[in-house]
Amino acid sequence: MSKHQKEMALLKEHLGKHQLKYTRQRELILDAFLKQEHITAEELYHQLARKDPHLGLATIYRTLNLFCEAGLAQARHFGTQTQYDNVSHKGHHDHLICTECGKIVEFENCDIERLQEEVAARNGFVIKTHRLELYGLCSRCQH
Amino acid sequence: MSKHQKEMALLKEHLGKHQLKYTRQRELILDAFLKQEHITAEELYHQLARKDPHLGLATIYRTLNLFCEAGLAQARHFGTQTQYDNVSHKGHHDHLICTECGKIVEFENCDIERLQEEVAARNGFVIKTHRLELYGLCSRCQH
DNA sequence: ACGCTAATTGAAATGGGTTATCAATTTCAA
DNA sequence: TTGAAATTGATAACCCATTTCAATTAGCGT
Repeated sequence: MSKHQKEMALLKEHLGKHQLKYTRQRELILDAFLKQEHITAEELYHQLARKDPHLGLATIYRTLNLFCEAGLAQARHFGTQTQYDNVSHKGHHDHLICTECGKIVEFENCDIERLQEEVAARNGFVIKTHRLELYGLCSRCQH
Repeated sequence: MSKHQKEMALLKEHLGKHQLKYTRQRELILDAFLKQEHITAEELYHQLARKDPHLGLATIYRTLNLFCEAGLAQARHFGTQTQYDNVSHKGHHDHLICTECGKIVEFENCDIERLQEEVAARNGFVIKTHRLELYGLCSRCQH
């Protein structure tokens, strides 16, 4: 019995509406996907290789894109790869990055998020996710 | 005589520091690049094809990456392509991005920037630049 | 101005991530 | 259970970007 009842129901609802089918692979991928905050197709592929060595990479990509259409995931392009964010996992954090030593500090700021919503509303947008990165020098690298 | 004295000086400073050379191609690409807010390598390639049909795409990519290292440009991955933002054009410009149709709205918000400074200070950082992207649906794509 | 060395270039090959193709398999409604 | 339609896995194709490499060019010292 799965621990992800709500998400599985959402997926099945989407499948039903679009004449799509509920398969063993989609269940496997959903369970693995929901355990993380965000993941790439390749990472998921390697994780699942132990459970089912015959599960193809193409199926992972197809299924992750399906999750995006169903509203369970959101694609985010980062570097050369695509990160698939787990929408049900709300703990979003932004990053402070030191351009000198590479140190990364995670933070969360409600006030910033509220202002983001205001900016979006002013432009008729509805925000699904965001990305905020502050680049600079950490205390040790300011010499 | 170029209209982009400041940026050209910045580039030459970077070149000097790294034993790189100032070439006709780099000057051509810089002039064209600075005329836009953001552009892809392919677009720049086609724009410049008229001025110099022999200018290779690889050179465009190499030069845009050079601009990023020199602080004149900033790479931003959207969809399958990379957008190169003109940093000098508007200091910091942030983006509202529609994940459905790709529409991009640029904005600036002093309050957000101030809060960013506060977060940075609290963590001992001095910010040099930042990147803020809000992903969602524009008014037309919300149904 | 000349020559030398190292950086740069253009063209093409290569690379990495993602999507399309297609025959075989599986789902699910009738 | 049966059959039409969707899905799968393997692989080829794609696209954007980077690397390779021989030929060219910049820029220093002379």
